[in-house]
Amino acid sequence: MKDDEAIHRHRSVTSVDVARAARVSQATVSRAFNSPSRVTPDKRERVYESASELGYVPNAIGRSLSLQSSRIIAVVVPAASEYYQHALGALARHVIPKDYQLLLFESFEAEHLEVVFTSIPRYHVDGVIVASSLVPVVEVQSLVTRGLPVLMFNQEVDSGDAASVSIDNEAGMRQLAGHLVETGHRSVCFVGGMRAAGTDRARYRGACERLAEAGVACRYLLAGAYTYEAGLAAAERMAERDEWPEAVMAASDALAFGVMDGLRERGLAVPDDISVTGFDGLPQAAWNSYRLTTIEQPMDDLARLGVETLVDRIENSHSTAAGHRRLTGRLAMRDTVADRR
Amino acid sequence: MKDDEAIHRHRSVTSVDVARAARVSQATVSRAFNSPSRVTPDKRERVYESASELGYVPNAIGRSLSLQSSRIIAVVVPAASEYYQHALGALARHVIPKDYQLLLFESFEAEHLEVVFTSIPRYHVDGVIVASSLVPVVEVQSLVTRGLPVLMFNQEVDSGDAASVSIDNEAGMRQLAGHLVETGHRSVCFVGGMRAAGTDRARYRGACERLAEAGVACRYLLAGAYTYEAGLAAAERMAERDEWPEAVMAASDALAFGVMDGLRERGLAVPDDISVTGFDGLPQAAWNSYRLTTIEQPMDDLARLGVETLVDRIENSHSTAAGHRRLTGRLAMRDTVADRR
DNA sequence: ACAACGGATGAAAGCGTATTCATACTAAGA
DNA sequence: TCTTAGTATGAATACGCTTTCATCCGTTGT
Repeated sequence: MKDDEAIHRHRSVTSVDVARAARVSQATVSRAFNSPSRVTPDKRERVYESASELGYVPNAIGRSLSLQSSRIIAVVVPAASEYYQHALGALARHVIPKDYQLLLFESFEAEHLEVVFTSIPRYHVDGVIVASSLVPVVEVQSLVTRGLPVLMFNQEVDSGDAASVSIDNEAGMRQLAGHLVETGHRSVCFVGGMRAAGTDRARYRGACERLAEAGVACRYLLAGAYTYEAGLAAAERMAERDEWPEAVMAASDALAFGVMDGLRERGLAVPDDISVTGFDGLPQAAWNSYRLTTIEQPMDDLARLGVETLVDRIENSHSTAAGHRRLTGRLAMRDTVADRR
Repeated sequence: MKDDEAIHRHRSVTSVDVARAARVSQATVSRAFNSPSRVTPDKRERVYESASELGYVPNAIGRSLSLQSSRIIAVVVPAASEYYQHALGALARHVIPKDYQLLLFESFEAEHLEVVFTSIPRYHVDGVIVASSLVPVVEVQSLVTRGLPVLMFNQEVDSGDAASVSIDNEAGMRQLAGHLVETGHRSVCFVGGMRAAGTDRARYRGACERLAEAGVACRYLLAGAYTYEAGLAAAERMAERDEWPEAVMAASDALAFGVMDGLRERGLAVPDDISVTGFDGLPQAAWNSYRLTTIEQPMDDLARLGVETLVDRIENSHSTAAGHRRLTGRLAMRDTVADRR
């Protein structure tokens, strides 16, 4: 019984072991894997053979330490949010072909955020993606001054030297509002998620301005969160008012679903009695039970562009690429807006 | 202009820099942070002061190399799946207090999986969480033989030495089937997702057995995926048959939503014409538009237990803790099952 | 045939940290 | 006062890798 292996916490196979087995130097093993052309075919073969016999895999940690680069990107994301879950998935997919890995930092608690941001630099990640609507700019700035490439995902804030990728929230809401105006709506209630979120303000602004142009009133109702439950509660609060608006513009799809179900609960038909619009283009918006008219974020494009931008900044420190990219969302007209003309 | 700093790719502050500034040795700096009691208060203070002045944060990579442990856990997850997104969020939350980080490995493509599994050992993670229904056991086994603690999340397979946490899928479906039997349903169609998934088989078995006990027929319809669209398509396929079953048991909530909308599209009322059940307990199952009767997975408990089990195995190599934990789901009776007695 | 060159290779240094080892020192005990 | 135990500290080493540097080849050009 080889208790040496059985008891000890598995000392893993290193390039030195492979070198010994292949009767070459450790340096040659490294070269065989990283620049094969610099090693004669026979030795190269010997190295590969010994490596696979011993089950050698290069240790990324040693590699990182030596290269001063980990090929890891930190991503700060509130894992509870539907929208950001999709974003995370898209980012994860687009990071693969670039040969980076994502190190996850959950940002669900505001108090926890400081800890999160101070612990990111520890890992010597090559870059950071901040996909979270409530991140203190100062924290982000501290990363930037550390020389870390940072990408703000879904945030239009022009926070210093951080790159950003988002859709044009204001323009999106303008489109939606324009659609409501054109279909003859004369009163609108905007249901916001969180006042502090930059996206919320931009979206409200877009709605307000476009509606004002048409002389349509727009009141703001704060739901308090971007969740179904908050939307439901918002509908309840609306019910307490004197009269219903002709349309509800929710700041996000999740809110819109809640609002719709809340309205239906009270016997109101969408869109016959009240029109509802969302924002984001979650998969559920296309489901038959909702068929929500909304702005679809081109999530795949956003993720691709975001990853490209960040990777460019990482690998090309004197990158000339534009730091702030803003795509336009697509107005998905479905069945929650009636024609009231 | 300090172009030295401006041009060079930010060489980060190391413990040596702090040592120099505080006029102590590098070893003392390390001790000041890791075992403060072993350093005299005055020097300790000097170290802390210099550290914060210079903006020093310990480099986790150097630390990992030295300690032979990274405090990082790899998690393999299909980021596109609703269910696993929730699981990921729960895992992320429970890993924080244990002071580990999650390194994300996307598993959306089956062909890509081999690459994923061979690249995991590179990162010298302390453990691996496999949360994905379609992972080849052989790949997992290769990690285990490498001495890596592995946790299978939501998989009951007794694959060698890997720990596992899941709910009792068979028992859950039995409960659901029992509920249908008790409410007088005489014919059932089970809509499965993927035959290859272990959970699918267990759930089908649970349904079949319980229904057979009551002499109720149960046919299996393969949807092909665990998605809304697949559920929708399944409903379409059912419509092509001679007659409708009295109840549809979907293998997952996502499927159930699709099935429900597919049925409604054809003018059938749920549950009056056909009862529908789901499985998993996604948030949407509680939404007013569905109010789906389903088995709720105690996601938080699963994640907590999973993380505890894995961390125990990591930190306690001779852990005696049971490797396979199976919780029971909760039958959430909502409004998609009619009483046909 | 000899110098000059270029390619393959091994030795060694360095990446940042934790820890062992040796040493200087302090305090306690006789 | 002298020994002894114990503590604080710095020097040195190890972790696994990449890369520079130096060395030793074999080739080519004259």
